[in-house]
Order: sequence, then structure tokens, then C-alpha cells
Amino acid sequence: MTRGVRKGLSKEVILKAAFKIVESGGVETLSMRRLGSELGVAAMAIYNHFPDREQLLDAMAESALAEITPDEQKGNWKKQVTNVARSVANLSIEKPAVFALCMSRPTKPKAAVVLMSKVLEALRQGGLSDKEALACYHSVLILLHGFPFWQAGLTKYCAASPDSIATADLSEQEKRDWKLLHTVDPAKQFEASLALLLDGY
Amino acid sequence: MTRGVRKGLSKEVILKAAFKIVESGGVETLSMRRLGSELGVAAMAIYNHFPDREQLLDAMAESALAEITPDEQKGNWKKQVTNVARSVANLSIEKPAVFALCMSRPTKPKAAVVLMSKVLEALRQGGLSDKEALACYHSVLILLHGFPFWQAGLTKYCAASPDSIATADLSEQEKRDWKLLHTVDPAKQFEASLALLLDGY
DNA sequence: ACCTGAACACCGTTCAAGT
DNA sequence: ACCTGAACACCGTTCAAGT
Repeated sequence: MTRGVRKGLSKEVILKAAFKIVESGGVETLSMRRLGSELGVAAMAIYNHFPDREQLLDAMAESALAEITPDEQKGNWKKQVTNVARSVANLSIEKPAVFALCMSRPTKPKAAVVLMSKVLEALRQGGLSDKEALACYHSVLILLHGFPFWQAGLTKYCAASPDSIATADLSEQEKRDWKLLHTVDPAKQFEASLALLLDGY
Repeated sequence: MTRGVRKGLSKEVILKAAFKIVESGGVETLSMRRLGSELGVAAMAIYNHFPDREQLLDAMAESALAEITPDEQKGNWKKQVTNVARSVANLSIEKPAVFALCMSRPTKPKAAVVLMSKVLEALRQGGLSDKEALACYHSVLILLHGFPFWQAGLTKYCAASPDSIATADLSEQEKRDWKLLHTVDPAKQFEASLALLLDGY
């Protein structure tokens, strides 16, 4: 291979390939070397566009959250908040590994701020006090952070055999409960949890 | 070093050292080699007690959750559920990295089942229908999964300078909101979110 | 500016060898 | 059964070299 030849690499192209890898195998399968080979490029070429792996992951979170564009806000404030939260949760359903990546990064992307202000605006429109709005906003946020990890645990056991190994030394009651718990539809459960939160006001 | 000499290694001793590392630096700093040197032992010695790193992490989650022993159940069902959930959330406040590890493992430990049945029992006592109990249980579970990750984002920005870099190109309103959002007490916010969920019934 | 290979300091894990 | 070092196939990242 000749050196110093332009390969048309760019942030966008790299991010696209990175998403492909994460979507199919999770963050832990995304290595600089693998990403490089996916792009037909030496691993080190990536460092011309991102300073290190951590910042590449941050850029992925930024990019993924920026893609979330809720529908035009309409209806009462609860519907507006639900609308935003649902569009975020949708990412978790469509691309669980990508969303888990977003939620596990303590560095919150700028894109999160525009979603934040959308929700806060709705809460103020709803006439909530500052204190109430704060509590409500964070409640929704905790729910969103938990969703991908809760979902992962759920699908893990649903993928396993109906009578999983883990249920070996459980009482009959516990076994029935265990099975019952794994009959949930993630999207519906999220909506239900969210409604529960918002109906407090 | 002479070979084949017993070093008094055991699951308990290894787990203890592993917790120490994770508590101080997070899961990503826990390597078999580092764990070995912490124990004064070759990395490979650990493989006599745990098949691989993944199962060591699972054992840590199991062990950490088994330590959670809620007070004796008393009061109405909401207080009972709050009681269990609070004792779980406490772990996140005392050892955030350990709890994040627990919640990020899709393989749920057996120890989780005893907590599950405690909550379900309370919900049934409260006279909730199967459908309601299911939704309520999962709502609490999503909240618990989200708590450590939400908390990590919060403390990250509170540790940073009051006027963080991230707030560079925000409107004045957004800046004020951003600051306001980071004045929350994690434990209180969790209680508030939980109460919001349970008061739906 | 952008890409390369070699090199360094790490990983997890296998395997043959020791007691 | 329990522990060891050497080895293998990986990592992220630095650095000097190429265009």
C-alpha cells in the first residue's frame, strides 16, 4: 500500500461505520483497529478526525441524539412531554446498543440540551412550579436512562429458553412470577411508566 | 517465586479486591492482571476460581445485590415498596460504580429474585391487579436501572467548573435551566420519582 | 493535512509446567 | 487442586516517516 494517499475519510464516514459496528455487536466490539479495517484504512487514520476512542464515542452519542427530532409540539403539556420522551425511547427500541451507549456516557451531548428545553417549556406551559418542573423533568430523565438497560435484561431472558437455567432453585410462586414478568412489551411498558409519572400532576 | 504454592486465594478474597478496584476507578479499570497484582498473585491464579472476567463481573453483581437487605416490611404496600427500592438505591449512592455494574449486566443475579418477590408480595397485598402489579413493578425497575447512569451525568457536571465548557453556545434561558437542573439531591430526587410512580394507584 | 507501519504498554485467555 | 510463566491474539495510542 502506498503511503499518504487520501482515502476520503471524514467524521461522517467514520461515524457511519462506527454505528454499524455498535448496532450489530455493542460498544465493546468497537475497536479502532476493527473500525479501521471496516473503512479499508489503518486504525491510525481515524486519529486524524477524532482525538481518541472516548471522544469518538461522545461524538456518536451527540450524533445519535441529534437525530431525534420529535414531532411538532401539540396538545396539552403531558402530551408534549410524552411526545418527546417517546421519540427518545424509540431509539432504544430501534437501536438498543446505540442508545445504551448514549445513556452510559456521563458527558452529555449538546443535542440533549435542545430536548431538555423542549420538555421544560412544556412543563412551564403546564403551569408547574419550578420545584415540580425540576422533579418531573428528572423523573423522566431517570426513566430514559434506565430504559435501555432494563430492556437488555428483559430481551436476554426472552431470548433464552423458556425454562431458563436461572430459575433452577426458585419456589413455584417465584417461577410463575418470573415468567409473568417477561411477557411485557417494552414500548408499552415505557408509556405506562411515563403516564404514571405525569399523572401525579 | 516458587511455583504451585497455595496463596489462600478464594472467591471471597478475590471479590473483595475486585470491589475495591471498581469502587475506586470503575469497571473499566478492573483487569485480570491488575486484580492479580492487587492480590499478590499471577493473573492466571484467578482463573482457578472464576472461569473468565465476564463471570467474575456477574459474581460481583450477585454479591453486591445479596448484600442489600431491606428492613423488616411494615406499613402499607407503598411504604413497603419504597422501603425495598430505597435500600437498592442506597447502594447507588454509596458505591455508584458497583451499582452501575450491577445494572449494566443483562444477566440478572439470583439475588435480584428475592428482592423481586418482596416487591411483588407488597403489590399483591395492596390489592393491585396482576396487570397493575406488573406495570408498577417494571416502572420501579426501570427507575432503578436508570438511577446510577442519571446520577453519573449529574455528578460529572457538578464536579466540573460552575460555568462548564458545555454551556458555551446556549441561550441565557438554557444556561439558567442547565444550572437549575444540577442543584438536585440524587437521593431525594429518587424518592420523589418513586412517590410519583406509586401515587398513581 | 492526511495516511502509513512499527513500536510500546497494555489487555483476556490458553497451555504446559510445576507442587 | 492450585499457582506459575510463556505465548497468542488482541487492544489504544505515540511516533517517525511518507505524500
